[in-house]
Amino acid sequence: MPRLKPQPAQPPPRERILQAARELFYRDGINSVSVDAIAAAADTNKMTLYRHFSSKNELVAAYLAELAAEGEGVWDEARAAHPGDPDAQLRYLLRKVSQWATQSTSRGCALANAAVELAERRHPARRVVEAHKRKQCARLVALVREAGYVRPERIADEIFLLVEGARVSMQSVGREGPGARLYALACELLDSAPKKKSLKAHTA
Amino acid sequence: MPRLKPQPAQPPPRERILQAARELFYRDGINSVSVDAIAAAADTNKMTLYRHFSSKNELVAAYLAELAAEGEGVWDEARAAHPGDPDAQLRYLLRKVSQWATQSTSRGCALANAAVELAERRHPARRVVEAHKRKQCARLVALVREAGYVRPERIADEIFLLVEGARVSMQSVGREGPGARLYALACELLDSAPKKKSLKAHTA
DNA sequence: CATCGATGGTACTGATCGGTAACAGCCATT
DNA sequence: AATGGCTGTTACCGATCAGTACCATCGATG
Repeated sequence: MPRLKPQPAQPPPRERILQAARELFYRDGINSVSVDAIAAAADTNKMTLYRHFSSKNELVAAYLAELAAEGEGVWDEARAAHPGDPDAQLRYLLRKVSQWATQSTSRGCALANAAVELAERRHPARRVVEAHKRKQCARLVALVREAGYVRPERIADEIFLLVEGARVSMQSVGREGPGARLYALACELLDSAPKKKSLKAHTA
Repeated sequence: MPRLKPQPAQPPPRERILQAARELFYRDGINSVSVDAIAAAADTNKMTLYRHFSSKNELVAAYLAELAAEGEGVWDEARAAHPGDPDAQLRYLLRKVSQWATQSTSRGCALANAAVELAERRHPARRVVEAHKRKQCARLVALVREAGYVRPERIADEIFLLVEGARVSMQSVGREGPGARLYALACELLDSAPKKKSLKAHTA
């Protein structure tokens, strides 16, 4: 008799919990989801959850840290898709984020939403959010500069605000609003922005 | 003996409740504030609160409706400050909103925050938020068009996203982030945007 | 087989919350 | 003075929530 383990090899509870947290926290909002609900959605119970996360706040922080890490991955993806072409990488990122923002299930940026929802400044999740957003800003400036635009900080600021505005406004003006034109707007911005004479800023 | 009513003529409880709701809802987030806390801050009690608002949701909706109404007022203010000069009105509004967003107590747009916090699509407050944001968008397009810019929808979309992005990103990247440059960015956008030949679109 | 760690299940605590009941006072009008 | 409406106060209900104690169970290792 073969030892039967025909179960679909359920991943360990920690992963299931984080997966459930992603879905519920994002869809319903962090404050509206109880740890009981997450444990149930993860097909486990509250006790096991608390064996992996010391508190709900820590779970929230872990959930956001996971999303932040995946967000970092998109930059590598863009670089891999258009190696050595920062301009194309920029547009790749913009296309990705605008596609993602206009999905029907989208409720904007989970990190930004968390900052709105968790008003207390001491919340451990806020550190995650702030660190991630700052890093995104810095990366964006670097990429715009690498692409050779003049006044890269200005372009980067503008793109950043457009993206953040598009993602948050989806939830108030709806999917037909200005956010729907994010990609076109940002591309026009890039197209009309002056570049330095292509003096090959390569550090080589 | 004169009838003594030396109390500072406290406004009626409904106004006090709405005032307390404004402060607490905005500062701590809607879901983090109990009706008890609002009643206490309004120097009254829960019973009186429920005599004026049938539920917390209704109170939230009233709170947002009040803010929306005041937001409408700023447009009249701009018109009064620069009558017949839509371009100046535009910059007046931008200056106002960016000043307001960079205040230390600012936590962004209360309406947008509410849309983030109240994920359930049936929430009565969402109707208030969506109606207000749509109206703001329409007003903005009209004002940009009135100012004679070509492709006014594009300019309006861009300004709208910049404003929304600035207000929401303050809460994640902080007051030193891209949002701090909102006014300068928007003004540069307007300065460099082409206008139709000044053919005096006055309807007179 | 025995052991041990990780997991699952149940039940519980203490606190908070939205909402209501019942009663007492206050003030303006008549 | 009497009335009636609005307000203040206390207490309560039922539900939910974060977090914990306790024990049963499973699976891998020795």
